[in-house]
Order: sequence, then structure tokens, then C-alpha cells
Amino acid sequence: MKKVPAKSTPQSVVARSAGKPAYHHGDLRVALVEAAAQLTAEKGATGVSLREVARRAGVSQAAPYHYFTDKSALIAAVAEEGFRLFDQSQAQSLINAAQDPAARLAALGAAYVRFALDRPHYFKVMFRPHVIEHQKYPSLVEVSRRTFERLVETVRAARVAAGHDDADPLAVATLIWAVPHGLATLYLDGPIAEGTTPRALEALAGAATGPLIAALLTELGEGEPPWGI
Amino acid sequence: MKKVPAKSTPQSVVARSAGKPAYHHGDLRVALVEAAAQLTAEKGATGVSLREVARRAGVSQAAPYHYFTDKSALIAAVAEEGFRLFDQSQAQSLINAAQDPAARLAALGAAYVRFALDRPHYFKVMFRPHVIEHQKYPSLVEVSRRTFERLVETVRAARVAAGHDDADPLAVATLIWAVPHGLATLYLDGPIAEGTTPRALEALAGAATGPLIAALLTELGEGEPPWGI
DNA sequence: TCCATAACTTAACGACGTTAAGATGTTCGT
DNA sequence: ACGAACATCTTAACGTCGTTAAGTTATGGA
Repeated sequence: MKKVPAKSTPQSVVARSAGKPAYHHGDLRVALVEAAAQLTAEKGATGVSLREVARRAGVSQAAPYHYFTDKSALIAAVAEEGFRLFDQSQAQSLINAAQDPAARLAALGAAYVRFALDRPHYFKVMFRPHVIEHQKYPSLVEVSRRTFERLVETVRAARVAAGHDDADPLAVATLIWAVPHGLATLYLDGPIAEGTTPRALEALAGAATGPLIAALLTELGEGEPPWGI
Repeated sequence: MKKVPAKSTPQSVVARSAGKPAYHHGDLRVALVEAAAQLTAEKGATGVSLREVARRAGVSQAAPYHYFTDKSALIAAVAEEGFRLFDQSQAQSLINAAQDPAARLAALGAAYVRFALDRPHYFKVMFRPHVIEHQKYPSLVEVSRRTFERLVETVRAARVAAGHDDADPLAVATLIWAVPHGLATLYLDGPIAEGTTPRALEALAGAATGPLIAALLTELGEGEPPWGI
């Protein structure tokens, strides 16, 4: 009478309302996630209220609690949807990219910034502290892990092509991850020169990744790294 | 009877309560900012409530409104204090650094990450969207502008030393800014490998900046930049 | 048919941001 | 020295929010 009812499959935070038509409403779960995403787009990440989400979905204020234990669980569902879209965007960028390892990394970087700027509402929610920090929402962590894995793998390939063996590419990957992430968050949070256009920023991320990689592949990650401690 | 009273000098959001001893309380304005900063450190940026801040300062819930028009104005005051500390930290890192231009940029990058990780409460508040975005809080913008100016100037010096003329260093500076910023936010927001220690991250930022600069100084910023649009 | 239960609603609690209106101490011109 | 003007803070209230408790209604299997 109280908590989440049919959630026999807690695998995914998002959707997964395939079986039953959920009688009263068509499909409340996804309706709530969609309303939350839209509200985030309109009023920003902090402007999302559970009651307003419920209002937009046409249900009462308490209805969401049958699908999400918490407000943060609903936000996490939006974030998971965002990570899924992000993962697709990253994968697509590699499909379109050339074979040159550096070009592939540049494509990932440019796609990173493009996603953040094209879908800021998703991006902002995805990297809210609480979303990833806690170990709830395992399916969300799974999706983001997969995306990062692809980057690490691309870095490893680039290093192998550059004549390295399979030395740990994690630090370099973190660094390459940080460039578009830093550009995107700086832009979205304000303190970047207001003349900068989204496309310029995307191009900057892509262009930076190339020479950055070239430098990093040779100068970093050899033997005992100086940044090891 | 209603709004901010003696604020004849709206120059700085922080402190500036030099003149009068503010009779009842010793110095409520700074007491509020300090309580807010402490509360941010304890419960995170979102866990700050105006009422709790007032409670800790030993005043009623409405008292803060005589010093800050808004909750966000109080947060902005905390952010401004953070930017001030950050600016000092950046300046000090240059004083301690060697003369080599790349080393100076590396020092700025390492100091950036160190500050973010040593004072996460300040850092998180500083880069909240609303803090910089709106053009309120001009003194805050002034401090952050000064800090960025120093970075741009250091980049320019490095480029001159590398044989360039005074071509616009802004894009390169943005990029170099993005590296430690991306590392810091990724770390603070969760999704960086949990094995990474703060010092390792700081060293990574410093080590990365060197070769990154070397690459960027020569490959980017020549003539018509490919990222120009 | 009927009843267990899933899917929702109504109602309430405490906390919050914010504003209005009043109380209280201080300062300064006279 | 005194009282007006004012700065400083309080009490009270409004609407909104997240969350929980308890009740109501529709559904589908026995």
C-alpha cells in the first residue's frame, strides 16, 4: 500500500513499463520522466518541482511516489535518459569519424561539446553531484561506464598506433575527457567569453584534441608517471 | 523600512561593514556569510537554507533580508569570497613558480585543481550557474575577471616566448582553463575513477599543462584558426 | 461474482523563501 | 537633554515544496 509496486525489475530507472497498460493513465512513468525533462529544459535543473511535474502529467502530487522513491530518483531517471542519448551521440561520432586515431579522439571531443550545448538540460542534470555519487541507480552508472569505456578504448588504440604497448590509458583518457567537459561546463555555467558561439566551442574542442593527443601520447604515460602520486 | 539600508556602497557583495558596529549583533553581514560558507561545507551547496543560516547566526529568519536582497545574493557573497581566495591562490602559485613560461602555466593549472579539491565548498558555489550568469553582483565578476586576465596574460607571455607575436591568446587560454576545470569538476561530481587521489589529480593537471601548452602554442592560434567558426 | 491488490487521490506535516508590519535600540540636530 | 528620524532586528503570515499516511476506485484472477 505504500511503496513501489510492480517494480519486480529494478534494472533500469527509466521507462520499462512494457507489460501492463497502467490502467488509469496511459503510461505514467515515462510521462513523468518526460515532463521532468521538459521542465528542466524550461526552468533549469534547480527549477524542477515534483508537484509541478505531477501537475503536468495530470496526476496528483503523490502519484509519482509509486514510481520513484524520491525526487532524486526521478531526476536520476532523467539523467539516465540523458546518458543514454549521450552514449548514442558518442557512438555515432565514431562511426562518422575517419580511421586516424587522433581524428577519432577529436570526433569524440567535438561530439561531447556538441551534446552538452545542444541538450544542456540533459547535460546539466547528468552531472549533478548526487546523481552519480551514490551507488543507487546502478543502471545509470552502467550506461555512463560504457561511454567512458569507449573513450578509454579509443585512447588505447591511439597509443598502440603511436608505438606504445598497452600501458594504462586511464590517466590520459581522464585528461582527454576533462577537456570537452571543462569547455562545456565553463560555457554552460557562464564564465566563458560571451562572444563564443556553440559551434566555435565545439570546433575548439575538436581542434584541441588532436595536438593535445599527439603531445600526451608521447610525453605522458611512459614508465613511472610523474603524476603517479 | 523595507530594503537594504546603509548600503550606500554596493561595491562589494562581501563584508564592507567597517563603519558602524551594527548594534545588536556584532557584525551580522559577515556572520551570515561565514555561516553560509560553513553550512555549504557541511551539507553541500544545495543544502543551504536561509533560515538555517539565520539560526546559526543567532538571528531571526527575516534578518538576512536587510543585508541581502535574496537567497542567491547571500550565495553570491560566499562565491565572491571564494573567488577572492581563488585569486590569491592563483597569484601565489605564480610567485612560487619558475620563470619558464610553460612551468608557469603548469603552476596555474595545478593550483587550480588544488584549490578546487582543498576548498570544494567554495569551488562548487563559485561555479553555480546563476552566480556568474546574471549581471548582478558586479564585484564578483570583477574578481573572477581579474583571475582570468592573469591566465590570459601568462598565456600571452608564453606565446611571445615561443616566437609568436601578440596574436589573440584568448582561445588558448580558454582551453588551458578548461583542463583543470574539467578535471576538478569531474572529480568533485563523481564520475572519476575513485582510486584517484586529490594530489594525483593536481599533479596530473600540472603535468598535462606543460606538453599541452607546447602543442597548443605552435599548432593553434596561427593565422585563421580552424576553430574560428 | 467478489475480493485482493494495483493505481491513484485527498489531506496533512514540517520546512522553506519571501514579504508586511511592528518593535527596539541608536544617533544627531536643536 | 530630548525627541524625531532612522537603522536594526522580530513576529507573523502566505504560498510552495517534499514527503507520508490513509483512504478510494478500478482491474483482473478465483
